[in-house]
Amino acid sequence: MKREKKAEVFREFIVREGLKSTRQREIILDFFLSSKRHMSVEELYRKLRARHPSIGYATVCRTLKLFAQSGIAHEMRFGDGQTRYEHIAEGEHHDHLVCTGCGTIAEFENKTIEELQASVADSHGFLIHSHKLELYGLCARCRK
Amino acid sequence: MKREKKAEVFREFIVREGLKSTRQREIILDFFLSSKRHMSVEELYRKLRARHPSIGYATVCRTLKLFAQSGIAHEMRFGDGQTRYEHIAEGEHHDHLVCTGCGTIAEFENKTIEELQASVADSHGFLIHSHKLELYGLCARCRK
DNA sequence: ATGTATTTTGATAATCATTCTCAATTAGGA
DNA sequence: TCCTAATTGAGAATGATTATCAAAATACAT
Repeated sequence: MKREKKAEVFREFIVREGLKSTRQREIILDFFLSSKRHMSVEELYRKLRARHPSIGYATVCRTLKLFAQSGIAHEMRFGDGQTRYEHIAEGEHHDHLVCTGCGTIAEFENKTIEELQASVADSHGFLIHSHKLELYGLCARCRK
Repeated sequence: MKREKKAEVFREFIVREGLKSTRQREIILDFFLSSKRHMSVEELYRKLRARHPSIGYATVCRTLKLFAQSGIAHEMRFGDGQTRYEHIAEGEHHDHLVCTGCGTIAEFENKTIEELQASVADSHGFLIHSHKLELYGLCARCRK
């Protein structure tokens, strides 16, 4: 259900913006939505290449950017030089636990932290648009 | 006091690591510690260039990295492609409010948020090494 | 279905901050 | 002072992303 919904949202975005629905965009959308949540451009490109060797890297980059614009994906940079995208439904938000050992990314959500963030922003007169919270360390497996 | 202490920490680091104290490193250290907290490599380089035109960009990059390694500075990337460094004393930590309008960076600290982060990490079996919390939005001035 | 204006694509070049290379210079201990 | 290893500056290299542009594909009106 979720997945088809996201595809729908993207297709509506395409129409609304006067863009065109193309074979490549559909293929990338399909791969993206059926992949694990956190994919780097490079990873997705390699995966795609196996089945669709003619799709160019630039197209993958462009299309992922469109996903972000349409609201079905979120662009992330963890500081390793790679841009990652995760697919999210509107309104969803979560933060990340990044393992510096194996690169695993876990997600979490904490309502109280979000509230505290809002109040911090408030006390500084800031109008928050988005936030990023990342915890770096070793996951349970890498600690051993 | 703070400033001389940081310089001292860096000089000790240089000795401890078997590195050498050079004219360039002292100059950059001096500029860095007397600058505003959040400086991009480019900004610092330009500032430096006015008085010391012979110092190369690569040297500034390398030296700032050393500051980070020595513990007197912290490397930050806010996603605009620029690497920034802020000088910090050991143990100090704070998070950032980044204005997407004018680029101003404000700092804050919130003990409760830190505690909640620790408990989140704990419940996932993570051993936290560091964290990054950034709130993006419009500052009081840009809201108007 | 066909034409047409517009968008999209793929390949390649360009970008841009940072890092690397390397010969020349410099620091610091013997 | 001498010697060895580290450091420097200039320019080349890197690497992910973005821009360019001719060719191909799409949407829509005819």
